[in-house]
Amino acid sequence: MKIGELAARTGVSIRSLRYYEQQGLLTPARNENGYREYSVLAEDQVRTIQLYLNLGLSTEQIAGFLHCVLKNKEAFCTEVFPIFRQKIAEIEAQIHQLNHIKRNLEERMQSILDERKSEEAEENK
Amino acid sequence: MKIGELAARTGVSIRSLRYYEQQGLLTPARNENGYREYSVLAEDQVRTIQLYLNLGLSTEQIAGFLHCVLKNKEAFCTEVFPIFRQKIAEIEAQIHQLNHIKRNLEERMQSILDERKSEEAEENK
DNA sequence: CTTGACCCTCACACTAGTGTCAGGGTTTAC
DNA sequence: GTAAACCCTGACACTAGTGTGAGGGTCAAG
Repeated sequence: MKIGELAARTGVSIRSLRYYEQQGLLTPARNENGYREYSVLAEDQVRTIQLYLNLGLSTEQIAGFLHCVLKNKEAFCTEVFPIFRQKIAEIEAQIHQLNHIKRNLEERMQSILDERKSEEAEENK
Repeated sequence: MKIGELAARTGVSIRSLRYYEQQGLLTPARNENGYREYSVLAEDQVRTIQLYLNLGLSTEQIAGFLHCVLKNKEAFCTEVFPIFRQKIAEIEAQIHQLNHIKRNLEERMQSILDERKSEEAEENK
């Protein structure tokens, strides 16, 4: 199938399909006229790519194990586990950082409220 | 004082000081030779800018209330409170999203472990 | 044989703050 | 008078995936 059909089937933009190819995630054949020709397997492949992108992995990371998970069960690919572990660690660090900022913001908001309250008290004296 | 001294005093790079000026956060005078000349107040001003940047606010948001908080107590500036509230909401949304991804990753890791365990059981049969 | 719907490559834009370099002027101290 | 240490502006790079547009080829239906 051609790129437009694959885009329609998967919901992924043509632009993104070409980008995935550039990143080594897809390797369609080429027709004589230069058009990309995708096998039926490509549809699954694109969905798999999307799945991992939605888990926050980069195209580079996905490229590292995509061949394996397409051929075998995910559990069989030893590359996957440490990447998941690392990603979780990154996410936890980000959440930690965000919580830190959030607490600071909440403290400041509370200070503002307290300040205003005492202003009012001052006025009503 | 000149820009190098302000950078040394505050720990903020010269590049950043010039960027803050471009964003309307700092407005140093100019000497006859074109050099920026900062008042002593600029040091506090830069620290205040850094404080809000570290809370995750953009230079544009900071520009919206910086004049006020430099002149008054933060609690007096009505622009600040809704920005804090909005920022907290954004952070909560991000945390939510990150937790969602994290749960997916953890589930997948667990599946992998389960899968491997049953493989082993298969082998030891 | 033309129109419209495809396809191709190349390249810039976007976020937002910072680093870094080029090319050039000023000032200070030796 | 020259070298070192400042300062200036302007511009590109970075992240990472996607949108968008230019300029142009291909193909099928009318």
